[in-house]
Amino acid sequence: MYNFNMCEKFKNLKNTEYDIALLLNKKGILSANELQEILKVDKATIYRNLKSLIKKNIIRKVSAKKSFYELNCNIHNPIHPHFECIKCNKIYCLKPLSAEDTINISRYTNFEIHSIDIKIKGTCDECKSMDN
Amino acid sequence: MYNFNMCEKFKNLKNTEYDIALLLNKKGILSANELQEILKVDKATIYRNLKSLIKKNIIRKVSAKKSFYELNCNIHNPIHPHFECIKCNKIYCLKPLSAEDTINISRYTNFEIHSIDIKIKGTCDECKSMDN
DNA sequence: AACTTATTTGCAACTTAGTTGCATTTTATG
DNA sequence: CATAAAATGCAACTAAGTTGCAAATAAGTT
Repeated sequence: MYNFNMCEKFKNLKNTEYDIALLLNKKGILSANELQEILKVDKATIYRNLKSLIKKNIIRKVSAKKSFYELNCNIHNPIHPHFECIKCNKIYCLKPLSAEDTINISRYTNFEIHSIDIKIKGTCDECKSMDN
Repeated sequence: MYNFNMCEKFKNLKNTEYDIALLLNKKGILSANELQEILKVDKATIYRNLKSLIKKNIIRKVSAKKSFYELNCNIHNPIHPHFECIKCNKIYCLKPLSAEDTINISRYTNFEIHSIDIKIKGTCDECKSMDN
């Protein structure tokens, strides 16, 4: 996956922050609960560190049926749309938005843009094959 | 705004469902709390009816810092992206996605698509003018 | 109209995500 | 080593949303 060690931003992280970043790097996208189950620390610690990482611009939150978190790292992990399965609620990361599409979408507002979140909802192949 | 009466779907709605649809038609987009404050019914009633309206495909949920709900009615209110202000958390409805952009975005997945949610985050003019 | 059945509602209790205050532990610094 | 700063755990809390159940409304039948 992405080359975690190349990311300068992680150098100054400590303890839980670093563990979270490491896990998100390995797994791609996780919920606060999943992080807590793996790291076995208090949920307050998880949420405090998630908030801090978001503030430092190292991770971003993906709002779906529940919230997920993923790295916001570098060219190895640029902003990308997500697919949310309406059957199993699983989140799939899609390939990054092209420059053209990014520009096109950004034209829908004149406000100052900070980020563009695209979520495609539908049924994933796995769930579709289970239908009758 | 949209011509509410033209929408066949609303004919069979009753009580709270109808009130909610009417309000969303008038106000555009509202949270569950805002609906409850205006309609003065129990929140269980609000959520049950919101769920039912979503199932009937009459409204859709817009997930932001908190959830909002808007009509999913007809050609007068096609699917459109939203702008979420990261300062005041207000939601602005943007002009509908063009057919071209819809097709372009839909190409990012091969899964069966049900809907496309685009949320642009940033700072709205009102909040920007309050900055120093 | 009277009776029965189905639908809608309010209420209270609950779940789950996320937050906050505070005391304790851990880490950093002189 | 002593002290200050930062990170953690714990418990209590908030806010959104859900659920079971009993009471109230509405709809259907004779």
